[in-house]
Amino acid sequence: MDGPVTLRDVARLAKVSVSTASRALAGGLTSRETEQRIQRIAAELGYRPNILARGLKTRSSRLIGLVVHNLANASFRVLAEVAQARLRAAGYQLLLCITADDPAQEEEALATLAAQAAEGLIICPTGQNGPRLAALERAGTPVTCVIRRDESAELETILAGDPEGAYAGTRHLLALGHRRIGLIVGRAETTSGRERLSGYRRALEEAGLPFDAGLVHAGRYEPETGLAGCRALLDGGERPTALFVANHESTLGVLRGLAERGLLVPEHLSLLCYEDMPGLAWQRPAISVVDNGPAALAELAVDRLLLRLRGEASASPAREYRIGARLIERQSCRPPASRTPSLRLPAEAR
Amino acid sequence: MDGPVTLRDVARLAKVSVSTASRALAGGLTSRETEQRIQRIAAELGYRPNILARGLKTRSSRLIGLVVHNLANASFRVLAEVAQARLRAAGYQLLLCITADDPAQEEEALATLAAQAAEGLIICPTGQNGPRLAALERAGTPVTCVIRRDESAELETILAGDPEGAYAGTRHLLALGHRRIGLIVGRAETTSGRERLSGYRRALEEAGLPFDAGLVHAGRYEPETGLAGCRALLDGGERPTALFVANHESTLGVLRGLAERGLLVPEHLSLLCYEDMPGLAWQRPAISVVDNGPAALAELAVDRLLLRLRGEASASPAREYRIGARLIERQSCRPPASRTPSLRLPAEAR
DNA sequence: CTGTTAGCGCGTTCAG
DNA sequence: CTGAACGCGCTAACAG
Repeated sequence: MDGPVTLRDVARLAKVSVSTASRALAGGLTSRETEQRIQRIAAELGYRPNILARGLKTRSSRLIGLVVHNLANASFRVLAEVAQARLRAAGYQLLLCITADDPAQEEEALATLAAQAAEGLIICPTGQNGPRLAALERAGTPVTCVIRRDESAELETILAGDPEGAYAGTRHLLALGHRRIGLIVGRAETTSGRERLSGYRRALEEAGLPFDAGLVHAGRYEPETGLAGCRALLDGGERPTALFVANHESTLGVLRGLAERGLLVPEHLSLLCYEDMPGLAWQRPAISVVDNGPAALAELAVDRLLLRLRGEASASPAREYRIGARLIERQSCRPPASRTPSLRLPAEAR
Repeated sequence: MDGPVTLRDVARLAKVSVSTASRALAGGLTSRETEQRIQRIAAELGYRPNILARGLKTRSSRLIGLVVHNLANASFRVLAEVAQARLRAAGYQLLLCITADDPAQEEEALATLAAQAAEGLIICPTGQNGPRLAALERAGTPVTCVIRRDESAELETILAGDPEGAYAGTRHLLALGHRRIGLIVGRAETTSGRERLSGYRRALEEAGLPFDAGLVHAGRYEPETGLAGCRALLDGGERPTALFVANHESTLGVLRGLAERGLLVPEHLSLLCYEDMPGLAWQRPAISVVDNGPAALAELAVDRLLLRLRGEASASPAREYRIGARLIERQSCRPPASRTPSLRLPAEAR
């Protein structure tokens, strides 16, 4: 009736000491008989161990921090949903922190998480708080970075397969016969921006095509970048026959830019996007994408973190993992309208 | 060096007792001189109070639970983002729970939040755990329901202005001259489904138009509902001249359905949606919406919760709040193509 | 204004 | 196998 039921209540009702009750609920430390009896009583009373008290003792809060830039980006959203579900199943709770990619906010989040005694951390780092993250790791709080690498610290990191994803996407367009492929991509300061650009370049190179900086528009992660990219890439002289939108947030802006110009996909222009989101499959024509696999990324991040929380991971130095990207062909890509000869691609280079 | 620095460390270095250190850091309970000295020392040591220990004592965890169905819905997403930012500014952390609108998962979430000693709760309830929520409230944990009402308990609730939002939206279409307005809406089991339907009916009624159940398609919150709704409403005999999509998740399905049928918006059909999301403004033509104001809703929910956490709220019985909806006119609505006479609307009732 | 004492609820020694 | 005692780090009653 009055406040939550404590271990004492259970012990009193079972006529045992508190410590016996504690052991019984832990399991395997008392006689089978009393164990079952106490567990039954605890269940009847609706006993729930006070995690704060337990944590104070065992230095474990059952809290995991998730630090992301926002929830609008589909990858972050999926990351949050998957991590929440998986961690809950493992008996942990998710502490959500949003940084807007701002180092100051990130720092505050880290301080708070430390104060809350978070046991582990999944974070998409800004890159400016490497020392703090390293300190957490040293203090025994496993930190798993996702999506972006923090160059200033050696931390376990799960990255998307961006170099090969962008490579595969570009190659797909090349194989269809496109030779002028516009690229809208994130800034070079970010892991994904750099890596996607490099994949694009490598595919071009292998196909014996020159890299044309005029076909690349890099910008911040926002729809306006897509709109600006359309202007920059489509309103010039020799228009590309395909557009590879490798900056997820730009996608909406690109769709609008194409519509404004009356450009039909895929009749006038092929369109390939990076990072899947619900709208793209429902679009008509459905937009082909390079899926960076945020769910798989989240799964692995949680798996690795749990392993390390249980101390089961080998104490080897921090490793880096990659989640393979996957091309999802839908209806937005086809050979260019003009009779450009389809070019022969060399066999895929490792 | 070894583990986090505790209050004892600070006290030892300052040569005072632990409680003096505690008071000094709380502020105003010691001499100005020692207070500043101790605060300086604490800062130098990088002291961070252990929130678990403090919570064990004060029964406060600085944790607020946010329980939502998912993060894909734009309103939930905004709710999470705004609540996180506001609560953090107030010194609280957000514990994220996702229920998939499943009472069993909701119950587990509530149990866990209780065990974590969450101090307050913002929840979009399934409606099946009213007693549990009421118990929490009685036990001193303020609970604020959002978006949906839990009929089985008297709880503070912040709702969207759905009845008048749907009314205003329908009226907007009526004022343009539409007389056959298709409605795609959520199921009657949900607060929003019921209320939006009622607003639609009231607007029709006031305009002296008969309610035609054949113009209404109710379904689950998913894109497929929109697609099915298109089939049901557009492939029949007398096609509506406007579509009001008041089930947010259906929007993508409707857009696809329209595209599949080659229906141009607004030339062939006017389209009005409920709940804004980034894609709608970037769509071409930009889609008009009834904005239910999730950010304002979140702000109010947080404000109310904080007030009650501080015990500043009057102890009056639970009240219900409404966030006014707002019609955002963009480019997807215009008078019907045919020469239907624009009908005179009566002055707005009440 | 400060130090001492006493718990918060639990896990974990120690004896028995 | 069980009970009693102790302490995690902190705050809130008391005294002084």
